[in-house]
Amino acid sequence: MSAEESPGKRRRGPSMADVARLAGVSGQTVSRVANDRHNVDAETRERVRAAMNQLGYRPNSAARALRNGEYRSIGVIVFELHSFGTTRTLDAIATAATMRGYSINLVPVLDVTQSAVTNAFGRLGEQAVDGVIILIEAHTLDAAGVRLPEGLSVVVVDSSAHYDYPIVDTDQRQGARLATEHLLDLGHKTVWHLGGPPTSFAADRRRRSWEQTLIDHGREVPPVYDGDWSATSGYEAGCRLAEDDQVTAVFVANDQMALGLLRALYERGLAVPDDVSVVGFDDMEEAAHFWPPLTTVRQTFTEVGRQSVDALIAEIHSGEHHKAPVAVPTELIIRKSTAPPSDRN
Amino acid sequence: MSAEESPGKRRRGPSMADVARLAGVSGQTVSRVANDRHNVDAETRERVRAAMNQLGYRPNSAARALRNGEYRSIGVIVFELHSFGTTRTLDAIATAATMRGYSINLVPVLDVTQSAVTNAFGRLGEQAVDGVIILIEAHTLDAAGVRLPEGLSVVVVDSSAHYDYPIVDTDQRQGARLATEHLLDLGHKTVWHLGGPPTSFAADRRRRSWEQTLIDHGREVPPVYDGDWSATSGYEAGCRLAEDDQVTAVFVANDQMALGLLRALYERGLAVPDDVSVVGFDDMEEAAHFWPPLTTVRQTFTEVGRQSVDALIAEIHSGEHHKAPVAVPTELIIRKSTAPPSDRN
DNA sequence: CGCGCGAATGTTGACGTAAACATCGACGCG
DNA sequence: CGCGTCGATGTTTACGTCAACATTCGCGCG
Repeated sequence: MSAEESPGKRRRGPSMADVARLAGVSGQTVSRVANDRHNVDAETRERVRAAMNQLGYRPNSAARALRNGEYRSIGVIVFELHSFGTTRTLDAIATAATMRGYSINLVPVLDVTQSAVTNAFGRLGEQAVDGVIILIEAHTLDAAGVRLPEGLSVVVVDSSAHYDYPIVDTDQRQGARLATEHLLDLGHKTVWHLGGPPTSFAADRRRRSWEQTLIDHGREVPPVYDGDWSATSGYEAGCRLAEDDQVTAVFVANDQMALGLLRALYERGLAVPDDVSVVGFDDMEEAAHFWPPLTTVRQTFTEVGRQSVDALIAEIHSGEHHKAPVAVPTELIIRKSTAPPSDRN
Repeated sequence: MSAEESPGKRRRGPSMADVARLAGVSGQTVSRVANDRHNVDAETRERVRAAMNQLGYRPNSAARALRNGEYRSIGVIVFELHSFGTTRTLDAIATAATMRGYSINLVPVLDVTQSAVTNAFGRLGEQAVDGVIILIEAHTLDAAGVRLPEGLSVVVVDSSAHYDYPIVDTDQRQGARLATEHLLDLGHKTVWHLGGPPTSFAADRRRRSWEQTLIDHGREVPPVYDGDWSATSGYEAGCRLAEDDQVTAVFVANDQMALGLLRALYERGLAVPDDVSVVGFDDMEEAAHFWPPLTTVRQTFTEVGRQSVDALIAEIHSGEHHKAPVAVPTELIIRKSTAPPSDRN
């Protein structure tokens, strides 16, 4: 730090008053220039701009927020950034919010204990945000019995109608049907399912839609194997699945578990897709490079992010939420991990 | 929204004054209770607490920030959350910051054009943050010629001594040496390298350390293949690598590219590790489930996040930065993708 | 008994901004 | 020429919090 700086205490930046003094105008005029009001003389405006640059003036957002009663900031509650979907959605939300002139306040829930969740929401109440997007699997909230601070707009990204907040999410139902029907169309008698954790509404939706699709087509519904989204859990479930030589087609609830499944099958000497066809969900970048490249259901996270931000901002401004859930459609990406069944044994 | 609420305009939350009135004390006493000062009578404290709960009082962080001249908030500049490392580091930073009582303001750079970067930093100036952690590959900054707002504390997470800010990062040098020596120890004559993009200092460090290690052991330094961290770029480089039957061992600059490489080798009928040994970098969860499970260099992102937050907070409070870069050590995780060379052809 | 000290509580003001209102001068029109 | 209007600018004030200073009261001690 340079010598001119008084040590220890950081000096505050220049305020409107400083700029006003230098430009020889009143503070209010500076405010008008900063906010691009039209009723300022062109010459005056220039003078003020020059003074701002010279001093390196930056509006103080705390003062502005205090004055306006609005932070132009959105809180995003996440549990952890380990899952591909959460990460991607967060990215999309951040982008959308930025374009709409809002900044993002990331609020991590440190662990799933009730106190940690309650704690995160408590912090949120003190946070400078106008609204909140919740990216946590909703059952977790349920379990914690959290009450959100009142008077705060909320949007939940999950496939549950349980909450009294607007919901935005991928159309899990349609995606799961797409995957299941693809396998049936290839000629498989039925389709096994490796599902996500029971705490997740998204996982629940995918499972139910898979089941319904089988029923609609008059097929048998095999027992479900459960994972927790991780490749490791997929591997473990895969080891059990591989023992059953009835299995010719599996719909996996996400790509990471599908990877684990592929490994399990491979280790058992089962070929994909010759012995078993596999479909994932998400279409993470890596999926195209799994061995074999994975057929999967692509989610458009960008759209989910955009829609949640839009819904939240609308709610912030109107003060009331439109309840109709938004479902963003998916797309089936067919690669090499699916093929018609061939006799095995 | 319930009927009692006046429509359209959202009411502000209760303030200290409201609590004070209800509890029959002065605002200052409420402030003392809110901040856990000791000099408040136990009975009074209880009365104030009760009033707070009844009204659902939340301190207004904007007013607090304005008053105290401190936001207790950290800005994190990210380019995109596509790379595993960035995501993980962000997660760790968020966790560390939360534990230290700071909140996280996520500032995405929408694209790599100069204007977008400059723009992001401009926004940052108006953001309510005490300091900034930069998670962008530093060359990108370079190219944009960005000047950070003055009087803002900054920590850069990257392996460059170029900038005049404190640096925290994984010890790339040590990690790359670990990987390279592991392959040499197995008996490989030399080690090929599939590097990251030239814009990344981290990639640069890994490449140089790999090269130096080979030189130290008196080995030949083969030409470098470059990727951009993505599995796809790893696949493309892999296709070219596979043509050269001299190649028996490859050190890849990250796991995602390694996945692409594995696929390329597999498609060409080359077995890993029998024909070619592969080592990655990062140790993403999935790496253990690649086929074969990937030997890789594990980064402790948690530590990187913690250290950057600590460094930043220290800088915020002292007003001056200690320049000594922090290098967080790595660990070699040996799995199935590496083995001694066997004659091929 | 009175003095002083410290603990509990109250009062005032300032942080930086911007809405609301006030002022001032130029200009058009009857 | 006087009045009204409108555009440019200045003045006041409040947003919610908390440090600093003021006040009050009880208690110990000489």
